[in-house]
Amino acid sequence: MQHGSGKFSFVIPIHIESAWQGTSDCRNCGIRDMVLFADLNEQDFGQIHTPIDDLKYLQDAVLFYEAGHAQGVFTLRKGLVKLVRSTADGRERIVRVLRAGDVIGIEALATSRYDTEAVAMTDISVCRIPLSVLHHLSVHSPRLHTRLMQKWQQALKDADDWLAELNFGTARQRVARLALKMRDADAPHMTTLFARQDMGAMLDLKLETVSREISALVRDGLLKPQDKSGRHYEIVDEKRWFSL
Amino acid sequence: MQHGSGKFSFVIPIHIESAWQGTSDCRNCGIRDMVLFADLNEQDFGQIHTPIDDLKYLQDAVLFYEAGHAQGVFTLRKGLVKLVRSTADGRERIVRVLRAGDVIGIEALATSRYDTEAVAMTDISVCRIPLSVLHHLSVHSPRLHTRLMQKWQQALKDADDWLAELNFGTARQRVARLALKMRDADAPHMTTLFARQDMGAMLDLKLETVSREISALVRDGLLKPQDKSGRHYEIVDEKRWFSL
DNA sequence: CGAGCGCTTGACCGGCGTCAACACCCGTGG
DNA sequence: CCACGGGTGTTGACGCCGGTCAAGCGCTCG
Repeated sequence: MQHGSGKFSFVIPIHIESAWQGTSDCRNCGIRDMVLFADLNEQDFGQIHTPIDDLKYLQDAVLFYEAGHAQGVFTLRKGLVKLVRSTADGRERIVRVLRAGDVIGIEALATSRYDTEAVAMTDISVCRIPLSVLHHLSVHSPRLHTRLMQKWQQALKDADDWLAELNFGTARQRVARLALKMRDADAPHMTTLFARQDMGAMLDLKLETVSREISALVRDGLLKPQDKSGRHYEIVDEKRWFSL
Repeated sequence: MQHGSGKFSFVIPIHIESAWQGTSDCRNCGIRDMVLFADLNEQDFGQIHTPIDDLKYLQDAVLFYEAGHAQGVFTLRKGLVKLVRSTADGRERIVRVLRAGDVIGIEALATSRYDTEAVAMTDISVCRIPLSVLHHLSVHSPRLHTRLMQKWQQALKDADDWLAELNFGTARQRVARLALKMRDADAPHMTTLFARQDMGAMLDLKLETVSREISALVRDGLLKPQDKSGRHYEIVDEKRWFSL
């Protein structure tokens, strides 16, 4: 944990894991076309009577816990969030990773409880939308209603993707598919990996196996490390990846 | 395949895989309290202008294909349906099994396309609800709207459950958890398993491994076969199951 | 400079995949 | 009636992939 463990004795008493950045100006949101409020019109915005908070969390901060009571739903503006479940035998399983534009804790809309734990994998920036706002708008704004359906569908598809793509086949195949899945949006031949332990929890592999397979991919000339952090790699000779 | 391969030269020309049973009388549906239309009132029903078909499919019939264009969404009234995805390397992965009351193909509401293939694991009975009906009612009936949210949430939770519970740990643990998950609703100490190949596609195991683990559970006195079909078992000494 | 953490690598072993033989059920046809 | 064949489930022998345990390396931070 490289953040979040400093000395707090001198800081103002905000919530320990998050920092309030102000009330969001959703109309001018930089990523508005990706998110829930994409299609809202002036009339829709007029119906929002509870402020939408703009929050920042540090890496490793917990947004909410499994089975926790929900205050609201989050929109991820920047960074990465992992959804974690603890299994019957106490180990941690990462069921999905969310990126900018994704909704965190959408399940709270139906039950007011979260079904997973959400943890920041990087420093992140989120909007917290109160449940009351979404309940109201989803009935009174067909625009939001349609967007919400799309977000549900996307979440479900992502969940099935993680199961069908990433948790199937040999260790080599799993690591390779994760590397491809985590390509940078703006530089498709680059990819950003995670801590080996986290990758293990995503792929159902031990961290040593993940490490070995990454090393093997590098040795085979399919991956080229960009630095010594073990996180940034270039994807080489893309054609050969399909035959894994 | 024990059904669906007979001689059809003499039957009436219905769709080969399904048999139309008439138009549903949703108000008097036997499982109405479990399904999408649970809370609809007389006014809501009055807004349904397209008939809801009541259909039966034989075992192994395909309700729809992955990426297929969607006519409607199904409610499962009776039987079991598996959702299947084909992986990059051509193998089949079962991502979930749906039971009575579940919605089949809910993703079509957002995209008019199905994200998985749906196959009947038993003879089944379903209602087909046209997309237009749901699009209309989800806006004009808050009752349906709420129910729909619950169905989305349930689907997402099921997806995460399959990933976190069933695709984690040793072969023994996976088979055991599947057996527990597939307990009969009305007789909790009984459970109904599937073809070994299907179980393998659910748990990411080879059918031989599944077979061996079931045999081991029987040998250890945790499972008792009820017949020679290999499908029906009694769950014995439930306390001991938790330490697997 | 040393402590601690994350990543890598090696040696060893066990669990699961592979390939194969066999039992059993059932429908078909001689 | 039994013979036959295909489909499904079980069991065995064997080998390899991935888990386990341990050592060592490089980075960051105190």
